Amino acid sequence: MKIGELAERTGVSIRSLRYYERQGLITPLRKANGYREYSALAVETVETIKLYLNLGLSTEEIAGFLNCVLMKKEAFCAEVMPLYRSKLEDIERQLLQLNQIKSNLEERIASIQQEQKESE
Amino acid sequence: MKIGELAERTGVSIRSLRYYERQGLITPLRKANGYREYSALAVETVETIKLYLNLGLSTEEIAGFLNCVLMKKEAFCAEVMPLYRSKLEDIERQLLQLNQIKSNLEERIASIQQEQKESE
DNA sequence: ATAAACCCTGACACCAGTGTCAGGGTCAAG
DNA sequence: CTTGACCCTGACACTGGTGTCAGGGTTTAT
Repeated sequence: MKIGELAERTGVSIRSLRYYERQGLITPLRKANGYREYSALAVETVETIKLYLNLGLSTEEIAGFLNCVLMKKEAFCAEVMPLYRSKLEDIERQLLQLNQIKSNLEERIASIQQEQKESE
Repeated sequence: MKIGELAERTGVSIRSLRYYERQGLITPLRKANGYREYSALAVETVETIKLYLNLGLSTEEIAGFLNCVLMKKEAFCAEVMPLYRSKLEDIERQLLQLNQIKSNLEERIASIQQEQKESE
């Protein structure tokens, strides 16, 4: 199938499909005219990529284990666990930060409201 | 005071001070030799900028009300509240997303551990 | 044979604040 | 008068996935 059809089927833009290719995530064959030719498996591959991107992994990180998980089950790709764990730590750090900012904002909002009430 | 001293006193890099100036956040005088000359108040101004940046506001947003809060109390600058509220909404959206990603990661980690246990 | 609908590559833009380098002026102490 | 510590501007890089445009080739159906 050609790139337009793959884009349609997966909901991923043509632009992104070409980007994934440049990042080494998917390597279609080429027709004599230079057009990319994707196998039927490409749909699954792209869905897998989407899934990992949604977990907050970068294309570079995904490249490190994609071949493995496409062949075996995720549980048997040694690269995956440490990545998940460190990503989880990242997330938790970000959550802490965001929650900190959130309380600061809430405090300021409350104190502004307080001052306005007092000045009435 | 010159820019190096202000940087030292506030802990903000010279590079960033010049950036804030370009964003319209602070406008030092110029000496005959072209050097920036900051008043003593500049320290407070920069501290105020830092505070708002830490609340997740952009320099552009800060520019919209900085003059006001430097003159009056924050509570009397009408621009501030709506900005705080919309920033708070942003934060809450991000928290939702991060928490979603976090649970997905945790689920996958748990399921990998489960599969590994079963295959022993 | 022509037009519409595809496909190709390469490149700039975005976000936003900071680091850093190049190339050059100024000032103060020795 | 020289040296070192400052200061100036302008510009590129980075992050990372995506949009979009330019400029050009191919295919398919009429």
